[in-house]
Amino acid sequence: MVTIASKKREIKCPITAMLQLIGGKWKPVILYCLRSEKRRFGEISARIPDLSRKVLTEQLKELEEDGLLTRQQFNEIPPRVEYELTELGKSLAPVLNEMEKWGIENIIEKPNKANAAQSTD
Amino acid sequence: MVTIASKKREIKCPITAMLQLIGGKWKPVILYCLRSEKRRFGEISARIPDLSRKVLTEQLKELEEDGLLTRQQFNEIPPRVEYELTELGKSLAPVLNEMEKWGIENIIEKPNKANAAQSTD
DNA sequence: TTGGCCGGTTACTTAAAGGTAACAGGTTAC
DNA sequence: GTAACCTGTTACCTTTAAGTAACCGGCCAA
Repeated sequence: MVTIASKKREIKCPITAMLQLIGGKWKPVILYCLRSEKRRFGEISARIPDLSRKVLTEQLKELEEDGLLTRQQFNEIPPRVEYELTELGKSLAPVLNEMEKWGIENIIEKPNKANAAQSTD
Repeated sequence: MVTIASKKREIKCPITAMLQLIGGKWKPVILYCLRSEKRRFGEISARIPDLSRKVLTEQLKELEEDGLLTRQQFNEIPPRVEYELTELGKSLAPVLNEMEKWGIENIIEKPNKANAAQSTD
């Protein structure tokens, strides 16, 4: 996967630019999951059950490379790893909040379905 | 392609829900392009040069099926087709505005900040 | 001796997205 | 009579994302 660093200079559209960082099926969900607290790998995985551990590992690595979160590894047995948003990652909060709001108002609550919103938080 | 209509009832996370609608490489850019005015097919294409006409057609069709924009075809020679956001599409404005803002502040204007660790200075 | 704990990695496969190039159609301009 | 105009469509191919399943280390409890 190409991180933003190698592409940055080619980008002119701010939307395209930001999609380089948080595009993909899972990244916004992962960031949303971490928005208020640091979490362990297994915690994130449990909160996003449809996301395989392999893909989660990949996405976390890319997010770390792009400076959106930090990975802290504790050399314990069994191992423990914590992921936490950086300041840059936290600065995405308004975007994620608007996304959440829109999703709730226009999809979760509106459609024919009594579908209780279950957040990843 | 699966439109949101067929998936809506399975979705619990608002972020996931909204990614069903505007996920993908180009949809946010297209919506951003249409945010303030209706545009012709060729206009959109010209404004997003890296997006092929084939993919643009596909994405526009999906966005129309999901109720985010309308397609108005004029039976003229040569043909003219105009795309315009619906109210639902316009309601995405806050999301797109935050994305634009973030992209400008954190990538366009600060090209070396996101990966400061790799910087040599 | 086996299996669970946790956070992965590896190898393989499938599904989805996206790209290129050629062509269509009806009228007008050359 | 041919090319351009505009908005596609079609056929075909490549790239990327994502999914599955098995396995790893190192310690501990049964």
